[in-house]
Amino acid sequence: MSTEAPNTSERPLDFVRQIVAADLAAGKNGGRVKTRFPPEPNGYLHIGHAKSICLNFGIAREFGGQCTLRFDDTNPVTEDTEYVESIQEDVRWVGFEWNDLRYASDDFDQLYAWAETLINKGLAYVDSQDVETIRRQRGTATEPGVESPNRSRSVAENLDLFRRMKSGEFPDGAHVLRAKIDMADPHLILRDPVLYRIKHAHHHRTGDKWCIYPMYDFAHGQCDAIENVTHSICTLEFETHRVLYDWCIEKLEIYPSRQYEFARLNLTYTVMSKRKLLELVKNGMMSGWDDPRMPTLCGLRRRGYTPEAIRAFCGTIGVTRYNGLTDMVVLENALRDDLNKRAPRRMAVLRPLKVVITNYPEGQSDELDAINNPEDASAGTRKVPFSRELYIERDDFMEDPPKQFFRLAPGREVRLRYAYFIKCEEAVKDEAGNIVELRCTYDPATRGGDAPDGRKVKATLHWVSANHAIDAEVRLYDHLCRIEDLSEVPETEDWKNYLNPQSLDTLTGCKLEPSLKDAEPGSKCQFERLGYFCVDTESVPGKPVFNRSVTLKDTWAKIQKKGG
RNA sequence: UGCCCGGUGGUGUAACGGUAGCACGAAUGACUCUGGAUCAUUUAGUCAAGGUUCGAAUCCUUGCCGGGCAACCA
Repeated sequence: MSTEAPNTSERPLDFVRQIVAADLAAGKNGGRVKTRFPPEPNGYLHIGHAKSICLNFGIAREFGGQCTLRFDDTNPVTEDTEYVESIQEDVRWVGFEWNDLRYASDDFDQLYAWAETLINKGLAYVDSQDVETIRRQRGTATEPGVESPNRSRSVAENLDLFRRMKSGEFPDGAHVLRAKIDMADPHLILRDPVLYRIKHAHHHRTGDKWCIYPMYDFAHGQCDAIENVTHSICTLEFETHRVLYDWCIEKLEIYPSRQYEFARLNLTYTVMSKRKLLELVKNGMMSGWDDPRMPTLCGLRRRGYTPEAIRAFCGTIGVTRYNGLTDMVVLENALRDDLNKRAPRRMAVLRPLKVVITNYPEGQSDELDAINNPEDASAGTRKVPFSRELYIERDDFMEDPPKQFFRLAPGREVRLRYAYFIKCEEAVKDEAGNIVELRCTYDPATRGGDAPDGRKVKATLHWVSANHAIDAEVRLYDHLCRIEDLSEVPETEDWKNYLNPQSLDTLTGCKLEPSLKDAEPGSKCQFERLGYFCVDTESVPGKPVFNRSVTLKDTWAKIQKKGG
């Protein structure tokens, strides 16, 4: 990996990078920097993981170090190769490549040997009590725990029992290996924590070789040591584990990686817990892990997010030890910001209202020049067909408009983008009083969109030619949750009650300009005045499906909202 | 009630004993063939009280508020 300047003048270093920079300056670790990104393969990665990915891989890249992708696969019952594969895909998609790909399970032999080391040192023992008893004996925040009657077993007996645990002599739960620390320690984690448990379960990598598996606390720091990780960066909930992390390093006399904790990402109007996301997928409330409403990386990808936007977002939210709640608009803004510069503009009418240009000759059509991206001259222009019958957005017409509405209304003139000024002469209604068609006239002198006499219009509308348009399905997405902060829902209540019932709005019969006919799944564009859209993975030729990635900022919507 | 960690405008962050700054949001205006983008202006903050100091967001004490820890999960 090449070295990037970690501090490009304007952006100050976050506290983790400050520590890394200081360690480097002090000559620690022989000038070496090594981090790791350690997901458990029991679910798909989400935007919160992207924060960790950008931190760990980013530090390695910026400081000329290395970063390992390590699967924390110490619990075979929840883990699966499906997740292992998706995680690799997602890390690469975010834009990083690992120096090594490892698994905690690669180290099971060494971990086992270290467990025996602890036993031999009189620092671990086999406990044969059941879960409930061990839990009761742990004590509480205010009362010390009670020592297990098995705590004084001899080294020989412990070794014998532990070896028999390994060889499969006992059923699940019969015994457990515990560290012998202090049942009265004010740190609950130090009250003889469990190091190994019996699980007769098939492991996605080691198969049936093992029936005992190490706990997180007896694996993570040791794997760090084996890999010579210098800075082991994790989230705040592992803060209280650090004393145990350091205890293992000291007693085992292994490479002293240092653990640093930062606050995980919380976002408004969504859910960031793997358990809850899995629940949504399992019970069919989402179409899958990649449902575009999900905050998963594959969901965001399908929704139309770019890796550039994800990385920019991770850069703006910073890294601290304060557990806050970041506004979803920050993420959305990162996407707009990226796509504004890059996405080609197209015209699409989502809720079509037919417009007949009464003074335009029947059977005639024309081609007009449209700019592909006003932010990027090199994107060039394209032709869009014009004819007597068009569609405009229903929302762009009001029969009896309020003062602030400057779009089309009876007797009013507006511009059709890149085409002509048109004036509404009549709104045709059905028996029920619904407006079914607009009859308008156009001014041939305004071809291209400018009036030679210099007269102005207050609005420019997007439109498509009825006969040339292609039909499409367009899926509009809104927040996954109805409330900002899901953590405020009490445990006694089902959090799923707070899902947004309007998170998906599927529109059919949408009309797209013909240049969109061959758009490939994943390709992105801006539908002018509406938002950024991408072609969905389910889209097929002849039956296109578009996802709305994010809307454009909408001043009119804001005015309407304020007006009640 | 034990231990650990936090608390800077509405939100996210910077300032590392020396002028509280930035981004997003909000508001206003300019410009505009996207009510987009862009540009300009404005808005609003150090949890509280003591202490140390010439000087405190920063150091100390106490309090208040928030989060985490009592899985054979990670």
